[in-house]
Amino acid sequence: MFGLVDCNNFYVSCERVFQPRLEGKPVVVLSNNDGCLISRSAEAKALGLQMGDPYFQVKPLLQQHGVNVLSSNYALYGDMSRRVMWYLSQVVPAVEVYSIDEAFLDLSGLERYVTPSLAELARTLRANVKARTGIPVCVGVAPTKTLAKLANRLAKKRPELQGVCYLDSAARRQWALEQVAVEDVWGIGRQYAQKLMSRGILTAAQLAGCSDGFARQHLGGVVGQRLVRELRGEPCQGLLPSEDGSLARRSLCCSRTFGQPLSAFPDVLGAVSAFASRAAEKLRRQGDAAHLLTVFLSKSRFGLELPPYSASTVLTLPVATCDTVELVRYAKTALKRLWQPGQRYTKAGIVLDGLEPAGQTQLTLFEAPGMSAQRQRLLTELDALNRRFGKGTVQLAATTRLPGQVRAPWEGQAQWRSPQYTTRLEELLLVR
DNA sequence: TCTGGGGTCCTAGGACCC
DNA sequence: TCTGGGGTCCTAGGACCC
Repeated sequence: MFGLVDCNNFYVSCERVFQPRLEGKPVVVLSNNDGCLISRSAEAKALGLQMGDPYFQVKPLLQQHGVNVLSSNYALYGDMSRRVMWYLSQVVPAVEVYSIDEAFLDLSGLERYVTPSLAELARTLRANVKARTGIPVCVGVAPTKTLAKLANRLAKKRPELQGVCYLDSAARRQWALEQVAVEDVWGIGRQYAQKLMSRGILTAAQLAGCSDGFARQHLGGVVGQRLVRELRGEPCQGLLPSEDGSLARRSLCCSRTFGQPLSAFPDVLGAVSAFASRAAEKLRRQGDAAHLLTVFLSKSRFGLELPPYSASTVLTLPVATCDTVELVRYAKTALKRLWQPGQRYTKAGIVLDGLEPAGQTQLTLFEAPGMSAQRQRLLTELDALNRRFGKGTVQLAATTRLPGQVRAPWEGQAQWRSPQYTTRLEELLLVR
């Protein structure tokens, strides 16, 4: 049996923990650059606001209804997420942190120890997460991950279930499958949903009735086959191993839409250097080194410009590295290759692939193994300072703002950012 | 000049997820 | 004027090898 714990409207819930006056009111959280809506309270959803709506388009509606608007505060959400996940890992033997606001639980074998059923365990988890962190969650329990997702969805949508849905019998599973539209099944996106609906497959129950051959042919090969089997109750995916609560990534990325379009090389270089530097930090935190570095540059997807609006270039590094200085240098080389004068670039990013544990780096003929001890000390120190005093406290000259600049040219707006209540001493919540 | 099968590895692109 | 960021996995096709 698998459980899925999903936090309701996670970013809004995090904000409400520290600003109780937002309780019961419509609230939305905006993406980077205050661009789109990425989290909505139930009250905001009721106004018809959709996930991903551009802020500038819905601004009149937000004002008309007095909706509380917040910029995103990832330091806060990341910290709250760790608290929720830590609690779960204390109670359940195996937890897979699936995203910032969701975790799969392996509940197999636990039936014997909880009375009267796993539903009771789910209710306990739900109550305790709320009591300990202030975050409301829903829990779905079922024989496969795909069915646990489906159960969770019902737990959220049906108030009478009180946040918990346990699909313990074949009859219950069949009922659940009939309640859910095919486009709401985990793994069915826009394209597949359209294809399925044009063939008269409208519900999860109908999809579960499809043959393996059909699934393979129309839903992306083995992935689709696995999906359909899981809907029928046959487990095809286990829990992914995660070390100290977070998954070891196979690739990692740091990218950002600029505050405004950029056409000057030094401005874009500043951005790309900052992203490379940030990516190197993430790499070191998971103890890896990268073999492949990709830089990409994008122009606006909107308006009259025709594709391709994005271009990328990949460098194969002679030696896998996690050294900020080297990665920034390679990124500059890649950017030069890609650069076309006179363009209005709106976004850039760095992707690191081909990850391997750091320290296993092969020797090259004229180099010491991996990094010099001195460089290693420097980077360790840099990470420690940035962890302690906040991101960007110490950085390479290439990534910094010029004296007198409030923001780098590529940085955007975050007009309504809440304080980092839990991760910065100066911003702790004061109770008087 | 004609003729073949079977692998691997890499890249680009597409689909999906939160 | 203003439209997020960070991932995963799979397939197809080309280059190359024996």
